[in-house]
Amino acid sequence: MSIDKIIAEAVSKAVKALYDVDTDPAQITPQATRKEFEGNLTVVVFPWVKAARKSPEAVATEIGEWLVSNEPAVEKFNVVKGFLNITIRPTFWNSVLAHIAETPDYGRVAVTEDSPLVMVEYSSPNTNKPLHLGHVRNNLLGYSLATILEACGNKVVKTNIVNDRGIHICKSMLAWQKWGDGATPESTGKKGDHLIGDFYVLFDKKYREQVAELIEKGMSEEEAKAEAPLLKEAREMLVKWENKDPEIRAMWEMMNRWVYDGFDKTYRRMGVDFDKIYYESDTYLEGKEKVLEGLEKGAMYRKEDGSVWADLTPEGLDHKLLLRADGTSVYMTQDIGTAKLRFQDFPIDKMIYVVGNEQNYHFQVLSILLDRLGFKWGKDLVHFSYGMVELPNGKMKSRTGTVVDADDLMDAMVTTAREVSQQLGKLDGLSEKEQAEISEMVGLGALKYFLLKVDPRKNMLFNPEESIDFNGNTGPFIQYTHARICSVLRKAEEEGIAITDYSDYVPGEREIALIQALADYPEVVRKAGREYSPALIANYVYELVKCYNQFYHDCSILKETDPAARSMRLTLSRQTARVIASAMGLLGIKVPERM
RNA sequence: GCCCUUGUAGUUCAAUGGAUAGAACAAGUCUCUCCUAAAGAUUAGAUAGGGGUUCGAUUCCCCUCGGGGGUACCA
Repeated sequence: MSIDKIIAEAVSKAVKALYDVDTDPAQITPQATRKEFEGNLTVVVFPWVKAARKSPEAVATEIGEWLVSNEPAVEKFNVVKGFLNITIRPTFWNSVLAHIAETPDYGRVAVTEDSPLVMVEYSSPNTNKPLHLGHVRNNLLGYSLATILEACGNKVVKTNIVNDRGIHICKSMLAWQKWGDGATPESTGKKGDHLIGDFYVLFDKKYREQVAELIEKGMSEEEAKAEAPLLKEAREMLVKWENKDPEIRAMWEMMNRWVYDGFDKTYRRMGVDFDKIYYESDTYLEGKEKVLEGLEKGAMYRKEDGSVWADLTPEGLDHKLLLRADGTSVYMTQDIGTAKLRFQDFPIDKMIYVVGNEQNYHFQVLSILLDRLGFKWGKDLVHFSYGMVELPNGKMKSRTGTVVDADDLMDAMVTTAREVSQQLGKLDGLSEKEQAEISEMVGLGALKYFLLKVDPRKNMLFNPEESIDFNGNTGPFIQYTHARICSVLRKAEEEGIAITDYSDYVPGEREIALIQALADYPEVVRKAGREYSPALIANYVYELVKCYNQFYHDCSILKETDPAARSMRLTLSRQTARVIASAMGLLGIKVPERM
């Protein structure tokens, strides 16, 4: 049992004994005592002041006295206003550390047959352009969230819905057909997703030229945009695609394969993966069926022009279009279709969509519609709504060319990591393979940590030149600490230092603070799962690492001559490294053994 | 207009309603004959404004002023 729980239960008993008040121990959350006061844990006693009919100081003192006489873990206490500062018996911390060391999968809850099944959808790329910084945040959040939920004892299925059809794909295809001259990834040496993205940009360029011409001839802007021949051609292509025209379908399949090959490389390097991928070309027709089913059941209605709508005014929203008059699907319809297929494939208990906050309204509506259509998890679906990544000059826009490409970004990070490492001489004497591996870990670690340490719901600023650092609250700082611990442990092994009994050792301030931080880990993981926040893990591991560095600075480990102290510090180091690796693993960040 | 969201040091970020609002970067000053100085120590610097609830408010409620997003046939 954790020390927090021991204290919470003891306080609960104390309050019952002293004031005959029933308090759920879960409601009592001792916090780490501020460093300017003496003590390890602090309990706020204001909640019982009324029932006790005494001053906060008196209540705190009475509870403190009760604890010292009745709870063996408590050594002493002091009171500051309504704050009861509790000092744990120093040797008790040794047993806390030993317990951590003996716990397999420390911090994780085992997944069993009865565990709920959570499906996490993330990434959701379009097949007409490569992944950019926004996708990077999405991918890292989605992957990390899935990993955290698994650590919290859920069965997790990671999924991706690829938007592989629609007018935007036709634009790339048309541009390739017109001006591509048979270009392939092989012939150009370009990654497939970048090649297709280039044609999408080319289409847009030519299209705007046409629009400008038409405006010059006297058309209004709106009219020109709709009447441009290129757009009409793209629309025709979409109709052909929907009619399964063999030539168009063959081109579509070929070009999509190029894109998927490119995506796969990006995903692999980023370290994210999926258990099941859905394609909108498979799901968009399913949605239509489901909507028509809902129409029969009276959950939707049809307008005179033949379009199908849902009336959401009972829920305080508007009317929502689900099928156009010509019978074609809209975005919402496709999400319903995807939900249908997913539910056929998996016994989903909870569905989490990792999608940007610009779609809050969409998911509010989707939740209502899925519920109406009989999906048991529809009502409680989670829209993991994350904020946008902004650049110093504003929002990312593919049209203005202010997009940060995912592949370029990873390249730049790894290159910088290697340069910095070389300047510091950290890579001296290592093989080229090791140098490359470490640079990859450090560069991506910096990027991932930077994006994950921020509260996911908030918009964040990314400055390519200045944002990424390797000092301070960064991934490499944490990785470095891990590497340093590994170095100590290696040397201990080389010197044949054995771990002996340390239960009677009296740990110092630094050591206690570190054990306390390690003891917090399981609760942090659970909280991160409850609140869907990888940032909590990031902030925790940073605090832990700072704590370790202070300990490392003040306490000798290998040079310590007292075997009990040395054993305790080595164990402490080993467990810290273990928790760092585990916590960083929940963020999808690897930690090196040397750097 | 309406709806959602956000406002904390020069900058980027923290803070289940709890103590004197924490870090990092940038600026200044210390510490490597010592287990990896990508480190540690230290100085200066912030809750947009106004009300309310509370023993206690960055946190909850209301108003004002700024960001960002959405708003029915784009995804």
